Amino acid sequence: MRPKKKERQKLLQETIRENPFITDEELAERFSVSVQTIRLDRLELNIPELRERIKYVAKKNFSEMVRSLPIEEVIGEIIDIEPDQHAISILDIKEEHVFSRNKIARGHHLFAQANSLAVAVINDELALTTQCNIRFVRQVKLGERVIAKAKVIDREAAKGRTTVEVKSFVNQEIVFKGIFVMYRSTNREGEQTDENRN
Amino acid sequence: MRPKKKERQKLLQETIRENPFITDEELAERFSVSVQTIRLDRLELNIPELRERIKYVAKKNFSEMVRSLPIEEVIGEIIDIEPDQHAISILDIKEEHVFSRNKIARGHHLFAQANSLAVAVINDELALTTQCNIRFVRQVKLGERVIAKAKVIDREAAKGRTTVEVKSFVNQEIVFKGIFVMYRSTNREGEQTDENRN
DNA sequence: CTTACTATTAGTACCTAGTCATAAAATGTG
DNA sequence: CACATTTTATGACTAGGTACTAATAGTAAG
Repeated sequence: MRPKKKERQKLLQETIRENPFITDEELAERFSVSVQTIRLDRLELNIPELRERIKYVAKKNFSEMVRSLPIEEVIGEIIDIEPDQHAISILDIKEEHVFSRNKIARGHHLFAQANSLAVAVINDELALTTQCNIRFVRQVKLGERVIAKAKVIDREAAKGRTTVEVKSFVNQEIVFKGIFVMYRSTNREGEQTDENRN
Repeated sequence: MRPKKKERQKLLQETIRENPFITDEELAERFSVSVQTIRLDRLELNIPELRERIKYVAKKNFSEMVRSLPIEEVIGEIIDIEPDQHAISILDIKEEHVFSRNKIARGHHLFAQANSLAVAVINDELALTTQCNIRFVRQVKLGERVIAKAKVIDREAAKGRTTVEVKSFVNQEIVFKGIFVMYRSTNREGEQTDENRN
């Protein structure tokens, strides 16, 4: 029974990885050793203490949250906007946007960028997409930068409908295009009229 | 200068909300009061101590990580699937899916559910959306459960294109419908043929 | 058998970022 | 001035550690 220590340390690492919220005392019980042994193990394996582990997990999540929260309303970063005229946003395709097996960007991210840009370009509190017709022209890969350009092409003030055309490019090359029919609430404010959506 | 306390408590709440990693001591300095005052404030406002706050953030992130990783490939939860025939998924609309100002679900989430279901129903390693025509029939609100039903309606084996119809419902009522033209790679495997996307 | 070495356990002092309870001081208001 | 509110101080205690020293058990080599 010599490989006791190495065995335990391997299990220890796994245990902590899948549950960072476990204390030394609980670990000691689980492995039937003293708390000191667990601490020596952590020291050797460079595993930080409970609080540091928790802080690490929290910070990772929090920084991700602040990264996605302010952007929440628009997917991608708006770099130019002229309300009711046109708008441009950029979206860098990262790991979280692609299929893991082939690193091709998932369609709904391109859609989300275009859709939220179409919402943003409409100078209205309550712009919602009611219809759209889109085409994914070519694949977008991990690492590419997608530039979406939205242009308002028709404003039927009467029916509260606005048509927006969005084209997305990677290095001048078109990768996505769509026509979005948007609903706008310019009549009164904050009423749920009939059918509409974003 | 009576509203000193209330004022401070308001700022305190904000400060902690946007930076949960701040200690009482730092807060005391920031507001030029004693640590004890900060603690009384936290007590009155029911704000937990630093470690509990951190733990809360960490747990939220941790559970979301394990929850979102395996599902990653499909938005929503698949509850029934018959490859190349039909599939059903459900998506519960939560805070993260809605516009904060009116609690209406953002279009791209409904799109993402439908789109990834269309991808999933195709019995192919490399299914990608090339075109689609969609309509947001009615608003979906926070708390509603969206059931998406995908049906393969046409298989042009020749051109490697498959058409999928997706209809989404909230309590029998249709909220979204779309026709997705999907590309499939049934020829050889893993080649980037021409234009396609998902 | 003794020595050397590893692994484990125990114990102490100290740390951070708190808690809770109680008391005292400072400040504001009728 | 008296009373209430607010703020500060103080002491005792907690969890979950770090860092360090010392003792013990087991085993292999000389």
